[in-house]
Amino acid sequence: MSQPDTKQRILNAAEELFAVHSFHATSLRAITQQAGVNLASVNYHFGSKDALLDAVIKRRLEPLNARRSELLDEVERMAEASSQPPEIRAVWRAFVEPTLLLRKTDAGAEYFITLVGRALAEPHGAEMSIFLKQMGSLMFRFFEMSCSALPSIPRQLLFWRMHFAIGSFSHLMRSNEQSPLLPEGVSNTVDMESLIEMLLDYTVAGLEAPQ
Amino acid sequence: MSQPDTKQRILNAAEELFAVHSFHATSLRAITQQAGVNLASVNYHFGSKDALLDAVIKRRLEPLNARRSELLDEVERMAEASSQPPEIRAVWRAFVEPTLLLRKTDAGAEYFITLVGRALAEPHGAEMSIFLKQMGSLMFRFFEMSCSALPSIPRQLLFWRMHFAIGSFSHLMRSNEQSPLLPEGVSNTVDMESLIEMLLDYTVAGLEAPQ
DNA sequence: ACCTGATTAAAACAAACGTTTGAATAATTT
DNA sequence: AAATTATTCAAACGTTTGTTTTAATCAGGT
Repeated sequence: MSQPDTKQRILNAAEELFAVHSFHATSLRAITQQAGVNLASVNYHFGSKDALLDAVIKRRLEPLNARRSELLDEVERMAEASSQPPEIRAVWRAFVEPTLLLRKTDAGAEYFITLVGRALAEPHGAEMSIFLKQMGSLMFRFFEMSCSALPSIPRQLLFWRMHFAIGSFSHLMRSNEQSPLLPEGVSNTVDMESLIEMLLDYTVAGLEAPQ
Repeated sequence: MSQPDTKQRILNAAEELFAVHSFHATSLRAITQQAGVNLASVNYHFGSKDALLDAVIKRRLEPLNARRSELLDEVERMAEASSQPPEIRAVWRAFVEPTLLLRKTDAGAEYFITLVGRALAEPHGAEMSIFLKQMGSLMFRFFEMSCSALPSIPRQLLFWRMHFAIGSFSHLMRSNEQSPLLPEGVSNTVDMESLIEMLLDYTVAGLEAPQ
């Protein structure tokens, strides 16, 4: 390969532009220009624009889901060892923490998180269908473990509460340092660790709320 | 006017298509075809595609915000009458209930709610900038009243918790009867009134969560 | 019936889109 | 060193985009 990382440069540029401007509003010309590669190289290396989106999501979602699955295994093991239902905070943390901590690994990861958050917000978008395909059954396992963790909450009610929780989570995934509405006396910069705890406090309280 | 409702027919078609396929993915040809009007009539009546989006949002958001403002007035009046801080559930209800009940008025309103929910999810999208312009200072008033309602929660923490709450709310606004992920033994159809109470239970518990 | 302004209609505009082509260049293999 | 494969490049493909133009059609006032 003359330019040894053409594919990676395309993936990086696409990741950023898809996250900032959405899939539809991003042209292949904008991607290849930012990547410093030829226009035709996207179709050469990936086949199509849709296949490029698939590759962008797969590159980071596959290891992320592997990590989440590991953590859920661990939560399950601890629950069985103590003959107790799994801890709802631990279940939710297994899903939330690897995702939000990924943002700090590099700049591209932050774009990826925004992109996935965007996918979760558009049920019929191109991002969503590709995202769901790659999520496989992990979402269902997540739901079932939450049901086990909160046996006193009816299944139907918990479904909606998890819907609300995913709304909060995905909203946080989409939000970057530039909030469109910042009230007086409020700063937007917080370290991610404490933000995760804030989200867990909020979410667990909501999931366990009295009926 | 030969066809007395060309503008309304365009607004209805645009409302639906913008909500389902997003602003960028919807062409003027698709809109005018669905509306049964000539392609050029959009630019004749509205000036541009952007101005059309503005009109679509304005048509329903203006009366909705007037109603929300009324309800916040009422909550404020009751708080002053009893010399107590405003009820957090009432504050939040003033924001949530008129919006979600609007869905049932007609099919177009449901599309509008989806469209606004989408706007809230894309901080840099065309929908968001137009939406914010029309929201004016209502969001800030909403935040300040929530601070008054929960004086024990630090302002900074409440900012993030309201961020989570708006995430839940907007996620519910976007979700229609077709959920992409429906676990076993769970139905997706619930009457809106009880869904509002579910959301309020969840949100108030999260906002008031122990720190 | 005639005129005036508002609206609709079909057609064309330039620009941007994703994709494909075929030749040129680089890398690897024989 | 020659042959072969992989990659890059500039150019063009046919569509589709938002917008504009010009003529036709409609309404209501005099």
